[in-house]
Amino acid sequence: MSSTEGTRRPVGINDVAARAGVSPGTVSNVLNRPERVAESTRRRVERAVQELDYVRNSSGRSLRSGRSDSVGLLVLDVTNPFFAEVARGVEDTAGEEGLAVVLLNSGEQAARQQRSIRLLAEQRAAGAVIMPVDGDTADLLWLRKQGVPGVLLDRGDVSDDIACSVSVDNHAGGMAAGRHLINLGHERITYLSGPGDLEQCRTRLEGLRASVAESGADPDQVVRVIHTAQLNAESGEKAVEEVLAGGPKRRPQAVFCTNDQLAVGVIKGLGERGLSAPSDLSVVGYDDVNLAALVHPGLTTVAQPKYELGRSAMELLLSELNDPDHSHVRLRFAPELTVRGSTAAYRP
Amino acid sequence: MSSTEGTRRPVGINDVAARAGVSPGTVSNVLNRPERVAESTRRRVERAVQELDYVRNSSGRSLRSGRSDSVGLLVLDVTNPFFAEVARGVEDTAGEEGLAVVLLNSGEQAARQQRSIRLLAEQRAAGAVIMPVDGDTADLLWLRKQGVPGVLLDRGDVSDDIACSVSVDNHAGGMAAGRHLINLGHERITYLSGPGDLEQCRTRLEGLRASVAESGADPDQVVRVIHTAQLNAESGEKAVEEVLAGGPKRRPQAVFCTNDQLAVGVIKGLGERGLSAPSDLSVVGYDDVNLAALVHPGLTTVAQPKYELGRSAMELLLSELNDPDHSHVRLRFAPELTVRGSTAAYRP
DNA sequence: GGTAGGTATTGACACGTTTTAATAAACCTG
DNA sequence: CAGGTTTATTAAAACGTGTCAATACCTACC
Repeated sequence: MSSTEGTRRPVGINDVAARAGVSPGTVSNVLNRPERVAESTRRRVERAVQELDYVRNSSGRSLRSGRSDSVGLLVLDVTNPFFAEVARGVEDTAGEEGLAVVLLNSGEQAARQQRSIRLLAEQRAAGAVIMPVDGDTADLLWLRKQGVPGVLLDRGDVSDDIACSVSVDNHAGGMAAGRHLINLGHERITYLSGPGDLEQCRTRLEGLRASVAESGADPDQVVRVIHTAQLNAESGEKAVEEVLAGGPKRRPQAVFCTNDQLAVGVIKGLGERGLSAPSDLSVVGYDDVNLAALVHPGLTTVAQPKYELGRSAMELLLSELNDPDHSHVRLRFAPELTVRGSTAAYRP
Repeated sequence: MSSTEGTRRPVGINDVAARAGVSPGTVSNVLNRPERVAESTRRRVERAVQELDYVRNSSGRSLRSGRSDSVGLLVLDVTNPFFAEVARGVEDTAGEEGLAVVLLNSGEQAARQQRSIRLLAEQRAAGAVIMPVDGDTADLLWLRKQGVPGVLLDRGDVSDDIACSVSVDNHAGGMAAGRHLINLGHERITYLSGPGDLEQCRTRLEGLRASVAESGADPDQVVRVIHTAQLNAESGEKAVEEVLAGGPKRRPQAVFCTNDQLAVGVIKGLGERGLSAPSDLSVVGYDDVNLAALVHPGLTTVAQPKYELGRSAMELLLSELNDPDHSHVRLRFAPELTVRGSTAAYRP
């Protein structure tokens, strides 16, 4: 007659203790430091755990310890395949340590970022992997003051006495793309940047300009910059209008987009106007998301180690959590140019 | 001189109370039911909160209430743009209620799903949105027994006395694709299914076969099924080999893929063999992810309301959380065929 | 047989919050 | 102004866990 009850009060460590005929403290020991407890009692406790289907309460646990067993992951937008891949890296690594990942989207809005940061503080998250909306590190510092260490994602420009960071060398990426285009003989290059001025976009542009200067040409003559509203294909498609403005004579010979989605949008936009890559215009993207290999023509792009980015960000966070006297490290990956069909030599 | 300390003990509700000269209970009231406390004291407390930069501790809160302020989202793979979009819908909606979303990937592995479910139980999550790996509802029921209600995502076949569910009519989707192909005159159709037998894939196939039967033809003659290892483009590309087996005579005239990624992979695979869609073979996808509109030719596909799926799953969960006498509802969306360039009339 | 030394277990408290029942104060009403 | 009613505040008791000093038990050694 006792099994008919719909919802019964949840079983706690005390119930297990009672069942096994030991004190709650011993049960806690079995769970957390099994070596301290004698074999026989341990088995007795483990059996009680099984029989009662006990599941431990992490609220209690983290109230006591002052630290929860989840970490935050704050990205600009999960929908962007770049972040999705990063997220998987973070989640896999966290999962191996039994940590849960709390996913937060900032949507590139500072206000939403702040809300998310606050949420993590309230949760007393063990730590956070953060891709900040802008260069303002106030939020990050505040969070750290609340006892939640953070690892910066894709922000190599921040001083490393603030936090660990994992990034990919954007300057090198920009240069790689630039050299490739210059070698192909292009002399007028448009750089399609994202909204506002994300540091990543700016640094890639600098890399591009550096590669132009290196070749002996004047960056101001060669490179033109256009900003788009968002980092998606639609924005790229729309931007084509502006890219082509000035007529066939002044039109660029190549477009370097700060993101694969933009690049794919550009290719589509060209098609709608009867033009195509690479015959009329070379197009280069950035990230090497899945999509890049699948469109026609295949997208020449600067590949970033996305999954590894997420994985190592999480690993850095873990090392900071475990190592008491930890000093921040700045980890920087090298990007790699992947040449596909969307770029070709310039034929006047 | 007090500001020099590196890490100070975190400020709690008691510190705020002391500072404001009231009892902790009153502070709690100010935070949770401001109307119960007199204007003057409320302001005093609010000031103390500001001055001390108090941030509430959700461990304590949820220990007391027995319920945390986060919800789980368990998907097969965030990397899949379909899920990413769903995730955004869930996260937006949860965020509006101040709930955090814990992201869990099962990777289609039952063991990982079980681990994730356990994690949610330990967290005493307020609820969960779950896309189960298979038809086994044991995990889900167990979670509910632990006091964590779940909403099923994309599983319309489960009895609604178990949980609410949100899905898209897969049978209708399969039929829509089938009718389209039949109207175009195709008489040999290959269905590219996912790994194992996911219910979604199976039901879409049934829809396809139903549309064939409806036209007066024999489904067994017209439809052939091939299973792929994964639901990604690479698998689609590889499957082309098998699709084309049997030579030009016996080769299908159309391929209906259970997923856009597969479809895009197929188109690519065809290209590598000197064939192309739709002139040699019509290709239909499923989901209408971003990608579908961007490849060349544009992919004809069955569109699902992804964001809305996530949003309404979360809304259903919220209504279950707030409404004490709640009865489960089964919400089913209608898919919509989006015709693009990858399908065309059959020309013998 | 007594004692030192070790091991296994316990009991009690602390973590930060919410809630409930009780108290104090103010306010009506006849 | 007594008695009743509302309003504002408080004190204390949970919630489930981890920790730590203290105790009980055992063994081995002199």
